Amino acid sequence: MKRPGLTEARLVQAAAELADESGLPAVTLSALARRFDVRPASIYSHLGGLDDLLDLTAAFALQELANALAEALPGKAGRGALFAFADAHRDYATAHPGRWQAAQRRVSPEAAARSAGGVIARSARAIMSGYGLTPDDEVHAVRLLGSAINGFVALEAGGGFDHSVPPATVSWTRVLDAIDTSLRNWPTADARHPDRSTD
Amino acid sequence: MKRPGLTEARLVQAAAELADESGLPAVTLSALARRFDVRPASIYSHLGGLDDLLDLTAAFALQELANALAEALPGKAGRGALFAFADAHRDYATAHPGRWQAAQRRVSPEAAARSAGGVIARSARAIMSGYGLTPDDEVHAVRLLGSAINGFVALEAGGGFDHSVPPATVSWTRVLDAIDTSLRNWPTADARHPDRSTD
DNA sequence: TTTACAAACTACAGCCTATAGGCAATTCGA
DNA sequence: TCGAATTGCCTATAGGCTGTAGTTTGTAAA
Repeated sequence: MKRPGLTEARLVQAAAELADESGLPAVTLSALARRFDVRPASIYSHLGGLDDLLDLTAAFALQELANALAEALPGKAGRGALFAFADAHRDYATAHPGRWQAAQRRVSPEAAARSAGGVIARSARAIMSGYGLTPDDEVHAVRLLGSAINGFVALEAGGGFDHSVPPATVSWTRVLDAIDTSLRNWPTADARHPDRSTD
Repeated sequence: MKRPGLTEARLVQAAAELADESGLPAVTLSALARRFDVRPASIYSHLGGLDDLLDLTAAFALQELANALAEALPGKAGRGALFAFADAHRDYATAHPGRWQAAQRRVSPEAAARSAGGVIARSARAIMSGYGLTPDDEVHAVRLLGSAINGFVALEAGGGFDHSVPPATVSWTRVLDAIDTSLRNWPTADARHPDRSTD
């Protein structure tokens, strides 16, 4: 009787593929066991359980995304870097919807620090440094960018843009342009709402 | 033997409360049955099943949010309306995290048209009309605002801002200010990247 | 009071996670 | 090289979930 040769890495890889093919909720230990032609209980020799698997899958996806950024960003700054950063995210979410969903998983602070999330955050911060903001404003700007990217991708994937024209891709560019504009004209804390006439 | 008196409305209300107390995944027909001291099968007399319950809960939450907007928006325009719209969303998500989660549920186009989602979208559109954009650009701007709000709220709820300073609330105001700025300086399609020096 | 509908019930099937304990394939030490 | 320890995968089982079928019982209308 042959051994199927389960390992944590192969299980996580298979979970990522399964998530992309059938959605994150389809990632179950039972489905994974079927894929390896093994009994569900066998998986517990390699993983702590379903939660553990999903944590590992999230970390795996974040690492892949960080790798994509490492390819896309070098040599770029300012608007070019902004677009490359955002496009890398959206492209990854489009190519790997299940992994993207997995990466949204809330994870413990320690796990977050260990994961590639920190690398990604630092990339975003580095992009902002090209816009001449104060350190505090860089944080806010990173959060603006992160919010817009995550929100846009989530709404697009959820079909939120399907019933209005134009298609989402057109808006994507315009949204990033708008963010670029706001970064170039960043409102300082003490000089907000330059025109109260529309309040 | 008394009848518990289940109705669709009471079940949806209870599901919303359960979601806020224990998270959306805790919303199960079994948990709901326990809450009404009834057998799980009894619920099928009033609902089509779990999917149906979650759809109804999403619609319920969207309606509550639309009501909050109807209270918050009248008499406001421009930056004031922008902040009121965004704050209503974030306040609702904070006060009712489970319902907010439920409202993120992907829903059929017909259900979306029937739900309060359309009302909310029209509110956003109306706010944009105060910024003097072209109709096309209004759509893009609505999508920017929606993405930023959804993304920020999701990241905040997921703890994404917990391990950097300053606290999320500070960034919230600055992010909205930045969006207001970009709406006042909206980049036209043919006059983008006015300063290529940072590309 | 009888009847009939509707709201609950019991019973069950199927899928999921997870634990306990057993057997066998591989690996390691002598 | 051979026996023993380890580890990978097994069976068995418990318990939670959704959903269906068929049955009883409350209640309101005839």
